Amino acid sequence: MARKTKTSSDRPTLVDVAREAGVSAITVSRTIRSPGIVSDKARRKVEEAIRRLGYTPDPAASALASRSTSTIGLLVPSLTNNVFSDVLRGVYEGVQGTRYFVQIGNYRYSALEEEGLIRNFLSQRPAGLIVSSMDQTPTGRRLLETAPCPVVQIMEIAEGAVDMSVGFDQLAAVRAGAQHLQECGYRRPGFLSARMDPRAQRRLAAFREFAEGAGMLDDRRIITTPQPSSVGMGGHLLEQLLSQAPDTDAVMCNNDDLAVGALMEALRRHIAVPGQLGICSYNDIEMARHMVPALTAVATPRREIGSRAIAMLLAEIDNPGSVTERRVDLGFEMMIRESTSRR
Amino acid sequence: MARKTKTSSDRPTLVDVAREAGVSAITVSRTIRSPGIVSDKARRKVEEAIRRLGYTPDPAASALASRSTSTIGLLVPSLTNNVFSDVLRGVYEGVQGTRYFVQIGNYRYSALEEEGLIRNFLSQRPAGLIVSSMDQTPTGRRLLETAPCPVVQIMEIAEGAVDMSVGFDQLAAVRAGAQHLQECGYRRPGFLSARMDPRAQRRLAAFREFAEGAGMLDDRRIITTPQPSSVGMGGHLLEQLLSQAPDTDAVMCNNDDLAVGALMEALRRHIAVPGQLGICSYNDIEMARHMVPALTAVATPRREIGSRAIAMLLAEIDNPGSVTERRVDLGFEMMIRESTSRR
DNA sequence: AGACAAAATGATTGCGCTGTCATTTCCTGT
DNA sequence: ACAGGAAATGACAGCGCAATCATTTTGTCT
Repeated sequence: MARKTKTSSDRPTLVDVAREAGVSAITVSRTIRSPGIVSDKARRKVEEAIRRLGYTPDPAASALASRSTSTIGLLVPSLTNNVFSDVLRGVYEGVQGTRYFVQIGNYRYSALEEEGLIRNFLSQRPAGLIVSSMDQTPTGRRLLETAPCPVVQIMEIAEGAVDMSVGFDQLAAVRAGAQHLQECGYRRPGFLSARMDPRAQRRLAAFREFAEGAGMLDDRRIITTPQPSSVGMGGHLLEQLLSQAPDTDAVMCNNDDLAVGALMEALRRHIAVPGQLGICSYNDIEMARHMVPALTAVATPRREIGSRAIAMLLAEIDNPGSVTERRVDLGFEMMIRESTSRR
Repeated sequence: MARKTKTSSDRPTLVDVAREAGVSAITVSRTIRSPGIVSDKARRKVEEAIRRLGYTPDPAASALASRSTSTIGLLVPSLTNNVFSDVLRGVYEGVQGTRYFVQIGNYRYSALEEEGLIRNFLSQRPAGLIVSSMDQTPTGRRLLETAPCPVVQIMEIAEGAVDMSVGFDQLAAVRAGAQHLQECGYRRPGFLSARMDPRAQRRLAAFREFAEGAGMLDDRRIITTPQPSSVGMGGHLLEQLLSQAPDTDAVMCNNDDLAVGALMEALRRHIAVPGQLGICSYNDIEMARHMVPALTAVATPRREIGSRAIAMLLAEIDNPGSVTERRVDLGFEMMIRESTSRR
């Protein structure tokens, strides 16, 4: 025996709206989901009834019946990292006004946690998934490959993406920075990096390779730490670099926080930038170009990655197979400023 | 006539697990939700069956049947603002390992958009809601008041919170900063602020009031812009301030981006900080204390606000009415550093 | 050992919506 | 005016789980 009494606190359902409008429930459902296939007359009646009753659809019921939700999962390795807050912004701009909404999962640079989050997201039957790396666990990767929804991998362009991908060549970007230092006449460049996730490792490898090829490699000048990146850490790392290799004449920093920190440390030590020490940053968040001296940086298209990823995802959700360019290279740009111009 | 054939691609359901374990469906449900009330024997059988089948509960079905979800809605006015990324971090730390997950809504400093998001979140039957302001539209406020779930308002301590609140006295914090400038001997302080949302307005009002009381008020020194805050904007605002009132001897900045920008602009113009110009920042994100000179700042407990808010919310969800301290003042702290020490 | 309470388990029903397919209504051209 | 087809609408069942309440099992006390 169930409660028959529909208390007034219960919110109205589709059926209530249907009764009010004098149509069937399914017509109400269609008016909401695909107004195009409902006659103008019926549509007006239904819309009026919805307004009168203050009806809002129940997403849970819809998800259960249709076996899919309006959720788009976004997996990021960090929430504090400025890189991802820019990506996030691009993504949010892209879902504005659509019926989808974004749910963020933070796997804190742990592939295992990422795997758990993938599993968790998939159990919710998401409309699509955006993941921020190519470095899943084997299981995580398999989950993505067999996911019943479109998947976009972002940040990098590399072989073997699961399906769609948007990013740029991170290794070429680092090389461009290093080459710029060389072209500016620096001959003893160092490399500063925190939080050695796989991507940071690869960038370091790219730097070493370039430096080696240019005859500028010196392992004493490669300073890394597993700890998170921060402005303070940039100062520490430069300090360590200069104590190990005082004749270092430039640094390539693995992100802007480190570069700003290094610049401040140089200021503190009265080391002239760019005269005695060149600094090249990576990512180019807004702050970088307002430093004194303004920081030269490899600018990465973070926000564009976010907005492009969501655009591809939405297109593919609406119309599976319609996205022809499934691998998008957004490139990068060298922003040459004062911190490396010593001529 | 419905599909009777259960294709192998269908994921297993509660009933499948029950059959496999030789118990009833509801026992499986209980094993998952409240293992305490199930016998050890049954629990083991069920857990084993779940593992064998690789069962994952369907959140949509659960939400529909139980009329509530595991979603916690978090409304923030901005995603790029460092303030909220710290709050976010606190919140995410707090939900780690619980069965809840956070969904973010960005209302971009628009109370109207906020209202829409409140409505949207509520339609999902969330387990709880965290909102970042006290400045809802009347309708938005009513929605929160009648929400069928706990609500925490964060960032401010003020009369008339809807229910629970966590924050600090933003006005006292600004006054403390202004007073500090006065105590350092500055007599012609200015005020820099971007993105004039209601909270920024109130802080400006608090500054004016204090300055007036101290006989230091000069409206030429109050520089604001409706545009978003950024490091670059800090530079512009200082430029404008100095052209309007060249004898200004200190600035109170409404956040760290502006303060860093102002500092850089001062450097560029060879204005000695703190000698010729004192700078006091607001919020104190990590970068502030690593500037040269290190920035004096009013430190706000952003991350603590996030973790405390989620803790209160979870406690209230588990056990309605159990949170006795429904209004928490986390205070603030003056971080006195080089940018104001001119003695 | 028997009585009783407490703990554990189960059968049934419905949450609110959408997929499927059948039926009705509308429109077009001759 | 009427056939034929397209467009619009509706009836019905079921998505997977949890609330309810009834029933069975277990434990405890005298």
